[in-house]
Amino acid sequence: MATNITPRTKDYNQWYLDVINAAGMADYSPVRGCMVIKPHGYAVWEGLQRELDARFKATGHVNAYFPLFIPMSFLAKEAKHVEGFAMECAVVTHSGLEPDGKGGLKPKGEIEEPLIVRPTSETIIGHTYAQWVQSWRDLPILVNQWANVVRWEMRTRLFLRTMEFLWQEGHTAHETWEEAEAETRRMLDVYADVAENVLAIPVHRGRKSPAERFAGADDTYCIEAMMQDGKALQAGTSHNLGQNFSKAFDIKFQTRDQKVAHVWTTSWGVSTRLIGALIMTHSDDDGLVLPPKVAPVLAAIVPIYRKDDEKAAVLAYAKELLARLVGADAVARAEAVCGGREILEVPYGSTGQRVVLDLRDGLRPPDKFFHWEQRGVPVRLEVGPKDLANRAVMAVTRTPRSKNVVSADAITPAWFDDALATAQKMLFERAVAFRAAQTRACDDYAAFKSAIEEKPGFYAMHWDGTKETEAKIKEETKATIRCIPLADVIDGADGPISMKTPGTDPVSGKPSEGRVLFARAY
RNA sequence: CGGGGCGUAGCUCAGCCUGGCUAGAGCGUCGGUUUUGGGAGCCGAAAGUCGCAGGUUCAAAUCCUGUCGCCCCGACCA
Repeated sequence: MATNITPRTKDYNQWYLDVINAAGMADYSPVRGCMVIKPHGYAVWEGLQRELDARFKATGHVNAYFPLFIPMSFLAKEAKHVEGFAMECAVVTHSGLEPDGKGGLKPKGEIEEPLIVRPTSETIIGHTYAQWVQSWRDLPILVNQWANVVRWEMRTRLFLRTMEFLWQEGHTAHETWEEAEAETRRMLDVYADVAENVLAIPVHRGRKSPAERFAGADDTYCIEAMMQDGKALQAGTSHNLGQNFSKAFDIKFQTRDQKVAHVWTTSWGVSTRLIGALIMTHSDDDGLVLPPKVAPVLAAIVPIYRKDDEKAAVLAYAKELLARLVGADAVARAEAVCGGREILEVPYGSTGQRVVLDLRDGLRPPDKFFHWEQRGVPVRLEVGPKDLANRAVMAVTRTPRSKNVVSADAITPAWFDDALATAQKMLFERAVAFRAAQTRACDDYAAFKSAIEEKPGFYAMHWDGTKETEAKIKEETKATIRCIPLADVIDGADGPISMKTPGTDPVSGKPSEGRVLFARAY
């Protein structure tokens, strides 16, 4: 039906880009690998921020802000960290500009110590925490920051991998390893909660193999999601950094028993990449599909009329329906704010999400239907003369796809909330079922090689725990260990798969403690 | 960073191979008109430094060199 969106089966990558474009989520920028996040895309991010931030606060964290620029020397202090990030750092070497004599400009003064633009903030925060921490009474430190970071990527993709992206990074410091480990796991659970209950994206909680670990971490936990093309996507990570950074930055404290010790730190982050995950999990060939909890526009009311007398009556009726959902006061306030704008936007509840009345004159009803549909609006109310005559309305839901005539009296916040809750639930259940259908146990390496090609998805295989085997599989199949799941059992296409039962690595023939999830990944 | 493809109106593209009138089409936009329950019809109008910079030539969207950006594959990737 949509003429501006390439079907998934024809070209999945193009479909992804088309959906973003049709939904007005983002634009390319003049700078390679960077993007402009448009209002509709940013509103989704704001929804995510709202949900995440509330959970961070509820688990005792506070927000702060650390600098964009980091002295180059800081990065060198933690060996693994510099190894992992050196190649993707943007480096500031000059200050000021001067004419280049050819009508353009060139950098002017070279600065003494080059600055790097943060690719992540462990180092500068480590430096700061060393000053903040004196005694065990100063611990724990539970700080989060909302920020942008820059990583000089070779190949970029809107939302999934851009050179600059928005994220939050939590950085905590603790007295003991146990506390740091508990924090790492607690925030992993927060991420899984938001992914599943807000974004309706089912995720596997697990640990990364040593090869996939964060540069500088003792242990990296992650949530892994499955996209509609069968590729896995790392949706969030939580790291137990041990004492690596506290030793590098000398974050010491006086312990309860009068000794001096290094603190134990953690860090954890999710980024605008989650928006990419959201798009690729739920959207279809008709455009964006958003779970109601983060949909910036929850419902669009589209009036249908021919003549002026009809128009006046239909619009009055449409506003009455709008008021039934959001309240007459809210409509009046919105009209005052919107002024002459053709789309009347009224807040629904306190989340910043909105119900809109599409008053645009230039577009005919079908154009408006497509417009809101492609932007992932969960509910649409079509209101025309027939409905007015019957005191009814055509209620159209994106998930499930349905069109029903509903009486005007039935249009209530309770009805609306129910429709939204149904969509939220269905999206999650559908994604859970899809993921299970893409998940299989495999005990034969030759079979795995062809299966990963023909039926991309998660493959639960035994692994001997060595990096040699992992590297061989990656080399030969492009599949990597996405995670070592925490769960004992996960659902697969052929029923539950026991992950913790010992077995044999199909590649090396060596014994394995349990299964791990392999997949090709974004 | 290596290989391939692309860059011409807001969008999608034709024209380039084989240089030559005033650079075209469809969609969209604007005005008018009839329309309006899943992407309407007719009439008229506006809109492009041909990505950018050099070079060759009497003449460059077209040929050459460089450069920037986008897409795909590879390498790389918390």
